[in-house]
Amino acid sequence: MAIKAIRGFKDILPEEACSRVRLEETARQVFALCGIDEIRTPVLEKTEVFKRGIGEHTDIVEKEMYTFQDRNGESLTLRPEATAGIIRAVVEHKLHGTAPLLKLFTMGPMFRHERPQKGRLRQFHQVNVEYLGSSEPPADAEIIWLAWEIVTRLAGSEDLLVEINSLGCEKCRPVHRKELMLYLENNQQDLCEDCRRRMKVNPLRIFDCKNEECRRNLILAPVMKHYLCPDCASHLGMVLDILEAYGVPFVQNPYLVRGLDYYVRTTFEITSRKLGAQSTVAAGGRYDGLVKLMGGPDIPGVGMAVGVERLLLLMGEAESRKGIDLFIAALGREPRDEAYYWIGYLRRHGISVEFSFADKSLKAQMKQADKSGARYCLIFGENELDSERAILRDMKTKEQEEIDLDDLPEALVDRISNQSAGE
RNA sequence: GUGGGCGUAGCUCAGUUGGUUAGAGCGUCGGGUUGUGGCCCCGGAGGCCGAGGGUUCAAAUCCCUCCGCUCACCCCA
Repeated sequence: MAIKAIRGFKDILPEEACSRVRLEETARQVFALCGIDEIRTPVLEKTEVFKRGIGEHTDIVEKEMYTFQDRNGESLTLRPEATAGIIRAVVEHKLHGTAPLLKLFTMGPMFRHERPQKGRLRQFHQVNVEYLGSSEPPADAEIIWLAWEIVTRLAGSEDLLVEINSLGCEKCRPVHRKELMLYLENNQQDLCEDCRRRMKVNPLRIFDCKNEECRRNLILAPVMKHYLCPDCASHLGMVLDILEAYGVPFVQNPYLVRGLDYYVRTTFEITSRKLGAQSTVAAGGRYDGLVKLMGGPDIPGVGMAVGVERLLLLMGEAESRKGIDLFIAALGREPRDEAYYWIGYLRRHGISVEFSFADKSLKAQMKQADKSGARYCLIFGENELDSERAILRDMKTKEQEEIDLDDLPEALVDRISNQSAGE
C-alpha cells in the first residue's frame, strides 16, 4: 500500500492553491489599507510559549498540542495558534520599542490534534492580525473591521453573523465570575454532565451549551453585560459606535466566550450558517495582559484570526486557470532546434510560452496547445523552414498568418504584447 | 476521546435473491485527418471491489476484526 498523508493533514492541490493565493492577496490588500506590516515566526516553539500564552488549563494546551522532545530533551510544540509566538518574537526583539503602536499580520499553518471534521483539520491555516500598544476602542473596531472586510470581499456578506461581547477586565470580571459560580452551584442539579465539568474549567463556556434544558436554566444566570465596570462599558459602547460608522453589521451576544484564557474586554466572532458545526470563520478580541505575561512590558493588545480553510469553503469555485500567450508546435529536429532560441527570447520579454518536450505529431501538439489555453499557436516545421515563414494561428478565431523568420521573435513580442494591451 | 454514515477505475458512481470474464459517464492515451486543437465517431490503457480472517461448491455482495474517509459530539479559526 502506498504511503498516505497523515490524518488531518491535507495536500493542497493546484486548484485549491489558486484559491488560497487569491485569499492571501485579498488579505494583503486589506492590510495595506491599514498600514499593517507582515511578521513571520517559526511554526515550532518551546512548549512554554504556548503554556504561558494560551493558558495551562485550556483544551488546546491540555490535549490538542503536537508536543515532543527535541534531540536534546527540550520540549517543543508545533504552534496551535499564532498570537503567543508573535508576542514572543516582539518581546525578544523589543519591537515594541520601535513604534508606539505595532500593527502586525501573519499567515500560515497551525496544528491541533483534534478529530478532523468539516472545517477542522489538524494542520490548518490562519490569517492573523495583532495590534500591540493601544488600549483604545478604535483599535478593537479596526480589528473587527479587518476581519469583516477580508471575509466579505471573498465570500460576500450573505449568511454571515458578527457577534460581539465584552468579557470585562481584571476589575469587573472576577465579580461576575463569583456571582456566576454561585448561581451555577445552586442550580447544578439541572445542568448536564458536560456543563458541570465546564463549571470547574471555564464557567463562561456553559453559555455555549446546546442542551435545551441547560439553556433554559441559564436564562436567569448573571451575564457579564450587567457587571461591566464603567470603563469597560464605555469601551464597548465606543467600539460598537465605530463599527456602526464603518458599516459593519453586528449583534451583541452576551454569552459569547473565547476558548483562550488571555482575552479581556472586547471579544468577537464571525460565523456563517453555511459552514456546519465549525461555523466560526473569523474571531478574536482584546488581550491586554498577555504581553506582560509573556515576559514583556505591560502593553495592551487586540487581534483576530481568520480560518483559511473555513473561508475557502465559503468562497466560490476558483476562476479557471489562466492560459498562456503562445504554444510553439515545432516539428522535426531542425525546426525544434531553432525554436529554442525563440522560446528563450520570448520568455525574457515576458511572453508565456509552452511547447511539447517530445517531437510529437502536429495533431498531438495542437491538442496540447488547446489544453494549455494558449492564445496563439506557432506552427513551424520543415515546410516553414524551407519557405522561411512560420504560421501563427489564433486559437480563438482560427485565423492564420505567415510571419517571416528573419525577425520572428521580435514580431511575436510585438503582436502578443499589443494584443493583450488591447484586451 | 465518543457516536453515526461510507469505502468498487485518476474522478463521480452502477453492480439484481451470493452465480460465469466487475460495468457506465467523465478524464487520459491513440485512431478517424501520412501537417492543424475544441465538437462528433471508433478503439486502448487503467481495478488485490480498503485490508485480514470466516461462512459457502461459489463472496464486490453475508459475518467478524482492523484500517481509512466523512459528519456530528467535544472544542475552536
